[in-house]
Amino acid sequence: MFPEFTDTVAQDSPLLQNLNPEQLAAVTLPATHALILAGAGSGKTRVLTTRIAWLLQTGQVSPGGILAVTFTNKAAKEMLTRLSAMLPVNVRGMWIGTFHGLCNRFLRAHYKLANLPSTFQILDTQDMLSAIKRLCKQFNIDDERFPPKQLMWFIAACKEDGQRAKDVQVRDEEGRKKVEIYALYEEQCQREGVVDFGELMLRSYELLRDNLPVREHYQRRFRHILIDEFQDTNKLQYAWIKMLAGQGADAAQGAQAMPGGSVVAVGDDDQSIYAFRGARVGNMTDFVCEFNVTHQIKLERNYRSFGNILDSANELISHNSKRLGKNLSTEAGPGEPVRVYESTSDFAEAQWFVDEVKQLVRDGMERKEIALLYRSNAQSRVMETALFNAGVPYRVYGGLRFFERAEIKHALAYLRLLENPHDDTSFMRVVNFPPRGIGGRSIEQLQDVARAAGCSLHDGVSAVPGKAGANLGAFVAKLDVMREQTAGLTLREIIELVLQHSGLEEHYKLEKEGQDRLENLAELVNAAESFVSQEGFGRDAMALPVDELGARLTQSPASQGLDPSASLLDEPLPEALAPDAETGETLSPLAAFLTHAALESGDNQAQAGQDAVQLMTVHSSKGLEFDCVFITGLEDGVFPHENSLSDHGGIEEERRLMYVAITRARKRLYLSHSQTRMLHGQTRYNLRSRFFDELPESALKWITPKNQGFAPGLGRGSNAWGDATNSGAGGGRKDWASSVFSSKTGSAERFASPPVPPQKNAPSHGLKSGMEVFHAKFGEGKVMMLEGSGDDARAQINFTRHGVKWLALSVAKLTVV
DNA sequence: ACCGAACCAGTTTTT
DNA sequence: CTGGTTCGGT
Repeated sequence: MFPEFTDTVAQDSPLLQNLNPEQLAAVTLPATHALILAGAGSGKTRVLTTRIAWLLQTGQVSPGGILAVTFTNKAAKEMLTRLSAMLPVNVRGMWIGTFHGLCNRFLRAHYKLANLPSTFQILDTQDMLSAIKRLCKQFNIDDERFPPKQLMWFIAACKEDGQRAKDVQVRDEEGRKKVEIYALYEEQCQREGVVDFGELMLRSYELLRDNLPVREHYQRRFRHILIDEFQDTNKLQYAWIKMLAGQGADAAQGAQAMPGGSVVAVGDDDQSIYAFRGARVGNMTDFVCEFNVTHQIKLERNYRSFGNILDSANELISHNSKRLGKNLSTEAGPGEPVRVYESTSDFAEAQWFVDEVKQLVRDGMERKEIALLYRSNAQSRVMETALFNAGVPYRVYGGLRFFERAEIKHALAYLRLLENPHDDTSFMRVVNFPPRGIGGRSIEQLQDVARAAGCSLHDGVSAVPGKAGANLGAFVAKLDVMREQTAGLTLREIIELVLQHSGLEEHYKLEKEGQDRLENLAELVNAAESFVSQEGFGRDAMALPVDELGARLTQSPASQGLDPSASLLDEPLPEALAPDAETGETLSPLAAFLTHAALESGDNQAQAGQDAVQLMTVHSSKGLEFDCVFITGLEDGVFPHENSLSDHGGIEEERRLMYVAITRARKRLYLSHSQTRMLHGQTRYNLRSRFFDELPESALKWITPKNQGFAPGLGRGSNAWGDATNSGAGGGRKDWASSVFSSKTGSAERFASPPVPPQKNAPSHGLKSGMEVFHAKFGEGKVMMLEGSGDDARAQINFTRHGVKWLALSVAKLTVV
């Protein structure tokens, strides 16, 4: 197959040089099922890509026999890039991509069998939500009782669990109603020819499950299945893999299943941080059992971080109970200690951060090698302000991505309508944008008509009478004209024409603030242009060679008990499956681009190239690494997040999150927490994160003295509110402090921890009883009593509006009036 | 149709 | 406090 390589002896291959023994073992595993536990920074991606290259190079498999799945486009792209650098072989025929990308390819290839139109469009989260809102309005669903967002989560969760509406167990009336809406939503999507992300997966899974020839074909074809970030797979994704690997229904029933390919799952249970969106770490142990995994390899050598950083990570994660067990090690030496800083306020924390960054930059560190990590996006604000005021370039990850911007979505909606006029979501989005006199009244009329006729909005237009009908008719006519005019044009020309004729361009030109949006629209044209020019790459990866399926199709007898209409015999080779087939048909560039836009939401910021400090949530830092990392806001309630404290396993996931954060750092790591923090317009008094107690003291260096300014007398369990919790402060509002301390996890033992001796150099608070003071939350009050000294000091204060409270003076911010 | 006021929610996120 | 959404008045 690859003559130039056939002589190469596997073990001598340059590919295998510089691999450590475990990596080498993983790369050269025999064709069996295997689980690779790959710790952070252990060269996971390298192992994965090298294995693929090795398999190909040694002629064990042809490109068409490879299936490699990732979660993100970035990871998939990385794999392709590295692979093509390793092997002078094109990636044609290999299935390397994201779960959703591959499912999309699969469904495009078998759209008829999947009961989809060839032009089916993909709904992103926004689209899905608006589709549900539309549905709710149409069926008069009480959106107080059934908020569209919740319905969306419900439906997505059902699909992630592989459940159709009919499969969902209903317990109560509310559940019954939700399932009913789920079913209606399904119907609507089917009618409109659209699929959401979950549907891409579920539909693919069902097609494999229900269609024997198709299943057997793919089982036979994919000799080597490799899965990245296996700990993040959900139930459905795991089932999908089982099906492809021939370990699904057939195997369970003991039937003569086509022996499937080898499955190599790569993952790290300690980095499982997506349980909240359906990921099941349990898939790892299930995999070992259900696939009879005999080969397990741990990659524990870390090539990223120094010893103190790894020790911290190891020690922290050892506090988790449910682990497969793994310890990172390095030969790099201990390196610098992990620096810990405590500030009095979030503003002070930000200021400290900025000063520290400036110093680091002066010392020669590149700004892009400095990352600021936080638990939630809201925390970025103070930091941004401080960086901005100091004139330090920075870049924030997260937020709106390119293809999610309103003007881009508008343009895409027009383009989608050219492809599929029945896409009501897109229709609704632009029917009156730019404004063309079609108001709510007209839309309602149209919706009624369309519902009565059971047709799409597009087809219902002709039945709307009067002026409304005329306006709508004009809109549809415009779409139809554009469709005709764009026939045969290049993608670039199509988009340019649509931008003009839809009136979008004109609209934003006239708008005061429209300049940015115009630029984005121009950027859309660029994106399309570069998509087309890269298409060779994309197309190769996308296209399947006409392979044995073609041959099998001609033999595949209709006698297999299939519905004749579903028979592969009657199925013309779908274009994506046979791009070079005699039909000469391929997915149109426009359709391909729309798919691309839906599946890859694009980068978020343009400032990418600049040497800027990187700001992001811990979640989005996964997979990245930096010389220097700051983890900020390390306070109980912030990180670990308050919402995680109550639910089962929540704290363990938070701990894994912290583990991920720590292991991002190569050389230097800072941890910081603040006594007070502004949140939701109120100052909150937070305790230092419990995670500090789980780090090895020997690896840490406290820049600010440990315990200082931290209600030390009462130990970590000190309630910063004094006894505010008991005196019913907070009124009707949900009181964070009480919610934390009344929960089981706010352990009583922490309250009871013995007092430590007062600090020697404790600052005096300068309060005397009788003084009038002011508190950010409780307002004005009078000091009644004082107790303890130094950081242990507490004051009893009679607040005018909130009554008598005890406050820990080291934490509570009081001003003498 | 458009704008301002009132209102409300407010972890983490990829596809 | 803030941003996003909805509602109601012109």
